[in-house]
Amino acid sequence: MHGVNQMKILKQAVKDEVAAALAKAGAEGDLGNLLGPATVEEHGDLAIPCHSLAPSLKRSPVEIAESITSVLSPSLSGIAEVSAVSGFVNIKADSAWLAARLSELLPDERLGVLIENPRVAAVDYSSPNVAKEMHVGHLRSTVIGDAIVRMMMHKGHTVHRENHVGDWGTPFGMLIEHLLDLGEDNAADELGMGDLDGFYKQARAKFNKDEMFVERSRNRVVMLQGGDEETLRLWRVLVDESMRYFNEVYGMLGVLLTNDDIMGESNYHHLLPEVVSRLENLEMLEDSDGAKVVYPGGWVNREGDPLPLIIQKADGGYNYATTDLACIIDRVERLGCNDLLYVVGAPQSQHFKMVFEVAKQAGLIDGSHNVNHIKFGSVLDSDGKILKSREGEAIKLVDLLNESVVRAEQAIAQRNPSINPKQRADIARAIGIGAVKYADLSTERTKDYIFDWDRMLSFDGNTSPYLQYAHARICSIFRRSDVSRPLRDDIPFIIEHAEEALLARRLVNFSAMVDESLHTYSPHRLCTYLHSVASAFASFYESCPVLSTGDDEIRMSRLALCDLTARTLSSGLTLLGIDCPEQM
RNA sequence: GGGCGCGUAGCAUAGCCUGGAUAAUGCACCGGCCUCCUAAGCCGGGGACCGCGGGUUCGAAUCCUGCCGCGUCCGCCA
Repeated sequence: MHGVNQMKILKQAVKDEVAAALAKAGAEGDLGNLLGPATVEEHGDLAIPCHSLAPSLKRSPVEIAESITSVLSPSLSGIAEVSAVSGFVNIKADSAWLAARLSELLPDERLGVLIENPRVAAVDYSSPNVAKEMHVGHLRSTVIGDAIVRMMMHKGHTVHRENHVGDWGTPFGMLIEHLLDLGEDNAADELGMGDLDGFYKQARAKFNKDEMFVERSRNRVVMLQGGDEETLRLWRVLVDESMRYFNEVYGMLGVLLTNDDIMGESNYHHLLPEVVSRLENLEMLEDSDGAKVVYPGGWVNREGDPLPLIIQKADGGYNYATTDLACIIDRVERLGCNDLLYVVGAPQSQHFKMVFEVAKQAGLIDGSHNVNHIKFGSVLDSDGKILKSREGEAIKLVDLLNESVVRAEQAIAQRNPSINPKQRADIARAIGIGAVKYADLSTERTKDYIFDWDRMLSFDGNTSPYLQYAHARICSIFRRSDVSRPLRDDIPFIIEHAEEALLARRLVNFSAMVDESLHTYSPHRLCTYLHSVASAFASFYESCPVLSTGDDEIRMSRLALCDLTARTLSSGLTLLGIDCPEQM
């Protein structure tokens, strides 16, 4: 399978010999990418297609492949088997080499994953709005962002989690006035109980029909921005109660975000005039009906006129582009970030492109900074529409998570009735939450994906329950064995059966797949890989008895394979932010 | 109108960056496998003109280009 079996370590191990064999065959020029993953797994792990060499060597691809094979085959003895098939040289790792790699992984807590040159990164994700409900849109940002953070940290980077909470702006006049109308204690109770939607809607409803209320709201915004102490205190009540609720959701989801990671819009308030003055000094600002704007160039509106980024409105207020630029200043100059990552929905693509362009033009960032909008698609229902509740409203994230846990619990009760209620609840949480997160992480993030309970909670296919089940089965084997984990470091691997070999070649790829998943900011690649491991394990499990094998050495070798498989699955799931119970 | 993205079996998705052999996986469908470590599983089978047309190439799902369809964004909301 292309993608999960790239065998980068094998490539590393054979590349010099391959280059020598190619040279001996007379091939010249840039041959660096000729050696690649085999596309047909039965043929081998790596392949050299020889067709492009035919013109210069004036021989047929079949002949070339055969002559390369005759040179390569002896020189790769003990590493891989080499064969020529219809113009391809196929290279297949042999059992001894695989066994040697597994022996290296067995004592390695990191399973081959290396520490990289450390970078400093800010990952901007989750970003709910104060006094507004969290919905499925926040789910993707939170879950994908968290997985990327975990992978980066595991690779040794310094990561600033930046929860860019919407805690500032004109709606807060209205929200504070509504807070006063309700009475502080009542309002705090309501917010604290998680009824954020109700609170916001009541405020919005009054704002839409009550002129006095509109007037009060406007005045309140002015007081808020002017730093009036009592207003700020009330504002803080809204923020604190909302955050208390958000933290509950984060706890439920099992993400890393805490109060320490909150960097709401209000935190950048002091930098907004700074943004304006810097752009002004660079003479980048232009006047547009009294507003200060910058034209990054390259974008036009409906009429074909250049599209500006609005930095300061005619009334003196600031826009979100200004805050985003202020963030860049803060993250680059205060935090010293090399990586600025924004896990935000794809619809904001143009906005970020424009902001990044302006930041570059203003010298806020340069070529040394990796600035990346990690965009993601929408969550759709089975009709291909944006997922909404029956009433046509955004679905509350908590409701969705609760339903998933309930569904998981029902499935467990049905299939494993003997398990005690406390354990069942814990396992249900791991499975239910894991299923939602995995469903989100396992599809290519830039595409929309269709939300489907039955599929994500299925124990078949590319789902977290399937991976968790494979892990639980292995734990069960160890419970029945007289061997305790961690295992001895020096257990020899015996790779004889095809199922053992397939599992081995998957396990050996773990670190390369983690790297690839991170470097493309694509958690789904790690998911696809983990599924291939679990699937290879399931085949192994069927055809290679572990505990009931007569031969002690084979038994230990298979236990070690089980151990590596379990550790690979649990490490991989941990990197994705998903729990991995020992029983199901 | 312009920008960006998407289009792969009945359904849902990988593969596209970095071109290679018979396009992979799961669901659904058909047929097998539990006196044996969790059958929540495994093995086998049928099912795809990779949206359509050009181009580049020895070779295109993959790169380029035109078209069609869908989504999304396009100046004072974030």
